[in-house]
Amino acid sequence: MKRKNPEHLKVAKETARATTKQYTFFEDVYAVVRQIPKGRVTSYGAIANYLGTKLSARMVGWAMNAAHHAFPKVPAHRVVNRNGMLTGKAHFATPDLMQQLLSKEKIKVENDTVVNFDKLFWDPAKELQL
DNA sequence: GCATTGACGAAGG
DNA sequence: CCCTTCGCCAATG
Repeated sequence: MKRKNPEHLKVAKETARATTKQYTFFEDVYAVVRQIPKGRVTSYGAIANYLGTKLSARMVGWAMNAAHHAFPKVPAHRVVNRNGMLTGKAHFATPDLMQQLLSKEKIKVENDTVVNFDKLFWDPAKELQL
């Protein structure tokens, strides 16, 4: 991925898309992720399901990719795959950052997987009850 | 404009 | 039970 242009330009580009209502998907994902309670986690599929596109969990991941330069900060570290595995950790500033952030929220991580994932799991479709 | 690629997930072998 | 394939859809080459 060649970042020939400043990242903020890319941000503006994607923000423009969302603003023009062409793609609200990204913003929706951010909105949901930002509502994840501290110390809880959710999965890409759960978010996708909440947004009504449960068959497109991959897009959630893609949105997260763009979430890096989103504002306010998106707690992407609280989003893992359905196994509770920190598959996205490689996309953070440092591979350890994701686990570090989770640890600060009392979330135990062993072997790149969230411990007690079932208990910590936060399903927006249920918890948010929309 | 077609082919490839995902921070996923479910299904099939 | 491990591994492969397929679907999903936007982005990128």
